[in-house]
Order: sequence, then structure tokens, then C-alpha cells
Amino acid sequence: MAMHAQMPSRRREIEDAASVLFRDRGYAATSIRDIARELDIRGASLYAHVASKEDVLWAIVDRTASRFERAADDAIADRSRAPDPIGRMTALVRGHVRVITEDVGAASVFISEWRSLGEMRRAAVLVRRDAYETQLRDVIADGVASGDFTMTDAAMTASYLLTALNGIATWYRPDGRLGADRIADHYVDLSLRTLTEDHR
Amino acid sequence: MAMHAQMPSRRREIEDAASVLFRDRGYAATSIRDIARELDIRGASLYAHVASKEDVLWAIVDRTASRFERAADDAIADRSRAPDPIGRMTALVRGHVRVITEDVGAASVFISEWRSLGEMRRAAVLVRRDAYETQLRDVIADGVASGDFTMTDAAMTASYLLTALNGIATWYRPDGRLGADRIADHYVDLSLRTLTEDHR
DNA sequence: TAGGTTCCCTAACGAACGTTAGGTAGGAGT
DNA sequence: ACTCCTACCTAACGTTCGTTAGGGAACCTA
Repeated sequence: MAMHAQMPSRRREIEDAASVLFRDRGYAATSIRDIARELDIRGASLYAHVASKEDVLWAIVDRTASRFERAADDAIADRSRAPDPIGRMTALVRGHVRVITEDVGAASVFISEWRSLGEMRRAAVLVRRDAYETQLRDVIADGVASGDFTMTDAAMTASYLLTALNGIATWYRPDGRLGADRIADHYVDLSLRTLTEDHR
Repeated sequence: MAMHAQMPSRRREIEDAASVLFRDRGYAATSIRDIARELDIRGASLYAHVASKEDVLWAIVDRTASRFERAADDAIADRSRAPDPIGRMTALVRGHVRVITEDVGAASVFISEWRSLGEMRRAAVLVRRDAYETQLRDVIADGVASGDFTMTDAAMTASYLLTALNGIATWYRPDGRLGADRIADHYVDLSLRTLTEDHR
């Protein structure tokens, strides 16, 4: 009576292979037979494990969205650890970078291939992305109120920051010259610079 | 004896319609017949004007790459107007924003659909993108040398900046609440913040 | 009036797509 | 020994894809 702990491993292998292909060629340019070839089986055999091609994309996007949400909640909710805006922003950026570097393939798919989902799922993802961006915007607003940050347009700044952070997914590779920690440190620094004024 | 000034207008209409579709659905998910429908003709009729579907993508990407290169050269080469790193960076950012806002469709395609090009053309684009990023990195290095900027990793900072700037293409609409000039002003400010230190 | 050019048409091609149907081999549980 | 389940197979379906062939109408040039 084990309580269905992890996903049936084969299913996960399919999603991982699909993540890499979707990131490298895009969802539409990747065929079911391409994914199957990566696992040394035939295209039709995949349908023993997944209901449809979009189903695979959805699993990747949904799981990654949840990871981003979880990371943001951990960073913001725990105010005993990070009571001030600077601390919360630091935790937010660090969490965002971690989610990306822990699974670049899935993160890339979440960031840029969610548009290929069907209408309802795409709309649902959009809502969740907006909620995430709102959390970021709220921390920025808190920082402006407390005097820690200076800002003329919080919405634009939030999307500037978020886009810059997501950019990591386009170039990060686990075996690259820069470790995940180094990158997180640097992006925390760059983000806080963006939120404070100095030049002139 | 007019000196072949502008492109045969019909060809350009095709590219403009394709830009919008490629941006909204991606290159692979857009069919020749989709593009034709936008112009109220049949798919096969497009081949009177273009050699292939990839040909259309290439025309958009190549033209937009040239516009970015031209803008960067104007910003950097003219040192009488912008002798110091801050001035050159300002001109660089302003030019980048202008290229995007003048044609968001084409810019979006250049930024994210160039991967769909064939091997040789994709490699050529990569070289040009690297050259562009190098120009940005050089201005950053100049600023560090002159003491205008403070920086620990110029390469990472350059890609942080470039990604943030490119993000404009994902949300900017000509009829939106923010005009191109307002956006340029704001992004110049954010970019200079990113390059200078203040917090802690 | 004749010829050429531009722009679009219908029809069709072979290939690739996502997906379904039906079957087989092997291991686990009884 | 029997059944069930998992994991894969081959074969085929209807559709859509990029692209080619060949033709017709409208207009310009001479």
C-alpha cells in the first residue's frame, strides 16, 4: 500500500526527452516520432503512456509553473527570514534562478512554448504568469514604499526584471563555466541595482 | 531608369503578414496557406513571389538583423555625439528600443524564430548576434575602465541587459498605453542602473 | 494588334503529421 | 496453469504540409 509517490518512471523519461527537443526545435517542429526515437521506441508506442502530444507539453508546463509558484511562495511568505523588501527580492530572484538551473529544459519550455497549448490551457497559464508577475510587482511596490527602491513605473520594471531573469534559460547549461550559485549571486546583484538609483 | 529603390510591394506585404503570424504562432506552426489567407489569395499563389517558406523567414530575419546592426553602428561610431561610455550606452539602448518598436512583428521573429532557419543561415545569424553582443560588451568594458560603470562579469551583464531589452518585443503594441519614447527613456534609465552600483 | 509580364487560379504530388486498432512477448500474482 | 498487466510492435487512417505544373485574365509596351 505505497501511496503513489512518484510518477511512473517511463512517463517522466518521455517528458524529459520531450523537454530537450521542445526547447531546441520548438513544440510544433518536434514530432511524436522524434520524441520516440530518443527513447528507442516507435512513435505509436508513446500512446501507451500519454494521451496526446499536447498532453506532454502540458505536463511539462504545468509542473514547471508549480515549481515557480512554490519557489515564490517560499521566498515571500516566510517573512521571518526576509522581513524587508530587499531580503524578499533577494529570495525571489534566488528562487527563480534555482528553478531554471535545476531543469533548464523544462524551464525553457515553460517560458517560451506555452503559447502552443490549446486555448483553455494557454489562458490558464497566462493567469498564473500574471499572478507570479504581480507578486514580483508587489515586492517592488513595498520597496518603493519603504524607501529601499526608487522607481517610476513598477509594471515596466517588473517585466524588465522578469525577462532578464528568464534569459538565463537560453544560455545556461549544467556543465557550463558558470555554476548555478555564481549565477544566482550575480543576478541578485544586477536585480537590486536595477531597483536602486545611482548614476547622474 | 529608376534605381530599384524599394522592394516589389507585394513581396513586402507577404513578409509583413508572415511576421505577425510567425510571432503569434511560431514559424513551424504557421503554414504557407495561413499566410496566403491573410492576403486573400491561395497558398500556391505565394510561390509567384517567394522561393520557399524559409525564404520568407530569412528575408524578415536578415532585414531586421541589418536594422539592429545599423542602429548599433550609428550609436557607437559617432563618438562626437557620444564620446563617453554613458552616452554610447544610452544611444545603444535607445537605438535597440527603436528598432523593436518600429516593427515589433519583425523584431519578435528575429529574436525568437531565427532558430527555425536552415543550418547555414542559422549559423550566420548566430555570428551576427555575437558581434552585436560584443559591441555591447565593449561599451560596458569601456565604462568599467573609465570608472563610469562597476561590474564583476561583463559577459553576464551584457546578456542580462540584452535579454531585458528584447523582452519589449513580447509585450509592446503600437497602440498600447506606453509610447515608444517613454519606453526608451525608461529602459535607458534601467540599463544605466544595472551598470552602476548603489545598494548596500 | 501582338507579345510580354504580372498576378492569381485549380489540381495534384509525395511526404510527414497525430492518432487509432489490433496484436505479441514477457513478467507478476494467484 | 491461468490471467492480468506492462511495454512495445506493425499497419493503417485521414489530414495537412510545402511545393510544382500548367493555365487564364488583366494590363503594359511597341
